[in-house]
Amino acid sequence: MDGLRLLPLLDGAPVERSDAARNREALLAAAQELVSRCGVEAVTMDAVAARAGVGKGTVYRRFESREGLMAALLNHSETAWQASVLSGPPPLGPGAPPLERLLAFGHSRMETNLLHGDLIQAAGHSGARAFAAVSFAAMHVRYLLNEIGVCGDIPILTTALLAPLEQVILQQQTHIEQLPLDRIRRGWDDLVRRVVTADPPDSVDVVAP
Amino acid sequence: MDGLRLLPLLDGAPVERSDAARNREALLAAAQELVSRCGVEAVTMDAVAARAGVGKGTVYRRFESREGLMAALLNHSETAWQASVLSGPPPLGPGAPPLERLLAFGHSRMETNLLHGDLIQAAGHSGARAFAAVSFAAMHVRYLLNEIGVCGDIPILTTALLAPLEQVILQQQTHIEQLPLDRIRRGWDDLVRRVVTADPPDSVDVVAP
DNA sequence: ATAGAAAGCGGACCACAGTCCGTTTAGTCC
DNA sequence: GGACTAAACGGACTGTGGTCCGCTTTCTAT
Repeated sequence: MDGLRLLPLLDGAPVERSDAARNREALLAAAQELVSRCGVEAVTMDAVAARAGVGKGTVYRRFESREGLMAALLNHSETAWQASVLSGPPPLGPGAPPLERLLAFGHSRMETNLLHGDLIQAAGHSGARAFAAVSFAAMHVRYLLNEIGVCGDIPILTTALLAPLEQVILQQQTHIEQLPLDRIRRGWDDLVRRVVTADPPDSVDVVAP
Repeated sequence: MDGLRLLPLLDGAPVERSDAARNREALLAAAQELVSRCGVEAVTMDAVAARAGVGKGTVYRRFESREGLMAALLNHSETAWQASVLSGPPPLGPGAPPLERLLAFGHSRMETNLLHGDLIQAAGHSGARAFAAVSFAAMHVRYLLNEIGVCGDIPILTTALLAPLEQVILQQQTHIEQLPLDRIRRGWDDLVRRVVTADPPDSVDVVAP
C-alpha cells in the first residue's frame, strides 16, 4: 500500500535493470569495436545501435549523447591510468619523491593524451571527462604540490600546470608546430622547475577552498 | 589568344568578383545581427543564408563551414584587439616595460576570451583562429619574453604561458570551479613571475626555430 | 502466479551541417 | 555590343545527432 517500498534500496543509486545493464555492455562493446576497427569517425550513433542490436533511443538513454558515449569509452583506459598513478611503480606511482612524481605525471599524461587524441576530441566537454579525468588529475597535482611544499594559490597553479598538458595544446604543438615530443617533455620539466622553485609571492593568504 | 591574360593580376589573390564581395558583406552582417540578437546558438547556416537573401551554397562558398563563419566574425574584434596590443596605450601597448606589458597582455586576453566565449567555442579549431589569433598571441609573447631576457626554450615557455589563457580553461575555472576573475588574474601574475624569475636551466642550447 | 508501475525500449521523426550540380552572372576580349 | 569563360549562385538532397512517444520488459508486492 505504501509506494515507498517501490523506491530503490534506501534511495541510493536508482538501481539498474538487468536488460539495461546488458544493453550497456553490448553498446560499449560495439562502440569499442567500431573505434578500433574503423576509427573514431566511424562511430555513428546509428551504427553503434545497429551493431549492438538495439534501437537508437537506447543509446541515448544510456549515454546522454555521442560525446557521452566517447567519454564512457575513454573512462576504461583512464581508469587504468589512474590506478598506475595511485598504486603503480615509481616514479609515477608512490615511492618516489614528489617532484619526481610530478615530472613523471606530466610525461605520462602527455603520452595518454596524445594516444587517445581523437577519442578525447570526440568526447569534447562531455560527461565523465569533466568529472573523472580532469578532477582526478587536478587532485593529484594539488597533492604533489603540497607535498613538495610549494607556496601560493595551489588550485590556480595546478590549472596552470595542467593546461599545457591538454590534448588541444599538445595537438597544436606536435601536429602544427611540428615540435618533437622530446622537446615538449623537456619543456614540461622546465616549467615545473620554474613554478616549483620560485620564491613565494609577497602575500600568501589564499587558501584552497 | 594566350589564356595567361585571364589569370588574376600577376597570380596574386584570385580576385574577388563584385557579387561575391557584396554577398560576403551581407552574410557577415546577417550573421552578426543574428548573433547579437538571438545568441550564437541561433546562427544556423540556413538562417544566415535566408536573412542575407542568398542560397545556402553561397554561405559555404564564402566561409568553408559554420566554424569558418564564426571565425570570420571573431576576426573583427580580434583585429581591434591586436591593434591595441601593437599600438594602443601602455601597459598593453608599447611604452611600458616588457614585464608589465606581459601582465597586461594576460589580463586583456583573459577578458576578451571570456567575453567572446561562445563565439570562440563555436569557431572551434577552424580557420582564422588557428592563424590570426593564436599565432599573433604567440608571436607577441615570444617577443616580450625575449625583451625581458628570459632564458630557455622560448616557444615552449610561450605555449605554457598561453595555455591557461585559453577559453576552455578559463571557462572551466569561472563556470565550474566558480573562481572569481580576480583570483585567476592574480594567478596569471604569479605564474608569469615564477616563469620569468627562475634561474636558467642547466643547459640552454635550444634555439627558437 | 499475478497485477501494477516504473523503467526501458525502438524507430519514426526533426533540425541542421555540409554536398552537388544545373543555371546564372560578372568580367574580358574582340 | 556580343560572345565566351570562369566564377558564383541556389536550392534540392544526404547523412548524422538528437528527440518523442506509444509499446514492452522487468521487478516488486501480494
